[in-house]
Amino acid sequence: MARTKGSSAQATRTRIFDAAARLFAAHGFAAVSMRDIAAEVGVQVGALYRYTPDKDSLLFDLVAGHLRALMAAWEGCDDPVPLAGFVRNHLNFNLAQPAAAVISSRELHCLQGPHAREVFTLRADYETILGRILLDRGMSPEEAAFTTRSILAMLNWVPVWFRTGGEMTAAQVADRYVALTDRMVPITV
Amino acid sequence: MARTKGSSAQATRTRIFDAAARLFAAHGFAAVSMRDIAAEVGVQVGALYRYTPDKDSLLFDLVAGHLRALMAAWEGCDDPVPLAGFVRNHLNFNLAQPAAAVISSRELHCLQGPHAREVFTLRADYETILGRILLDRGMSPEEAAFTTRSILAMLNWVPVWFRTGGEMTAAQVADRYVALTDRMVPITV
DNA sequence: GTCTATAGCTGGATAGAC
DNA sequence: GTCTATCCAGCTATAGAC
Repeated sequence: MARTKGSSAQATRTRIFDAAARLFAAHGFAAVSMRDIAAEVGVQVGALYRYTPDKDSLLFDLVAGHLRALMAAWEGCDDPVPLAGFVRNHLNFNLAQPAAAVISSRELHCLQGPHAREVFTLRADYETILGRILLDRGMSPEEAAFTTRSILAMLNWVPVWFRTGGEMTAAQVADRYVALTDRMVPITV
Repeated sequence: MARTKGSSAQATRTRIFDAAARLFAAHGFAAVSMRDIAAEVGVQVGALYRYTPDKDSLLFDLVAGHLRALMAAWEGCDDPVPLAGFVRNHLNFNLAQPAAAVISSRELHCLQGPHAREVFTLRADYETILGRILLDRGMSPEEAAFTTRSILAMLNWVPVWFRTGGEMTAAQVADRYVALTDRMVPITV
């Protein structure tokens, strides 16, 4: 029960990163100012720099953290049908944190230098996971390459339009996409 | 052969809008300054305002013009298989002008007010065209709704990764997507 | 750990010469 | 029709009080 100060700082950090993710997703990274983020959290601008060295790192930490967590969730997945498991994991994870999901697919190009390289490597690793699954179903390497990109583009668009409390639940959406991707990737082996 | 002045202005206008499209696609609307655009064209900032009242209108004219031209191209399409014709028209048109295609799908959220409303209406109209095609193949309205969004998300991602002169030609890419979307939308009527 | 205040810069847009 | 020069609002990031 010690470290109340530390836990308070941790809570502030979470509020800052959550607010930044929401604002970046809604208006785009470049259109959001540090003042906007501070106002959303309810602190003054200077306070933000206790939690991030600069604005770029804020975006990088959000995106890299999201991608790493997404891959960790996949590691713990044990669906007997790999493609179905992948689709379900991707949608369940991303629909639970739509803001981070949106910026991880749409604001990547705002990163530069080492930050950009690291994130593009993470995304390539994740794409490779899906690519392997397609190859294991008997797809040719050429077809697997562009089908992988297509499936991810499709799945990454879902957090943009999906609304919690709308016509479909996240689980229903996932079921639909399992069926759709199953038709996209016929098993030939 | 009169109006050399006018035709010169028209050429400048084209260069400005092309440069803006390229830069917006590469770095995002908010990250590109009017100075950047002027430098890319080879004029000074003040000159840009002879061709657009402000930066927002520049983006709006690019996006709205692109969407209207895309729909006009579809009107002139006469493929016996509507879904195949739609996919081919969409890819042929967008891969011929990838910069405009990218901003028409990724920078829409930078528009506001009447500009945003008009563009979202155009996009909704375009989605409706594809939705009808899916319904005509016997898909249920619920399934057609999210399959429409999925197919467009998939197709709109292509100009992001496609490179002219790469492994596949635009026509080959279109063929692949015709086959893929055909599997996604089984004919049941 | 959060505040206020500010340095230093870059942005969109305009005015007026040519 | 394009230039130069400029206004001023807004930005990131930092310094130092509390």
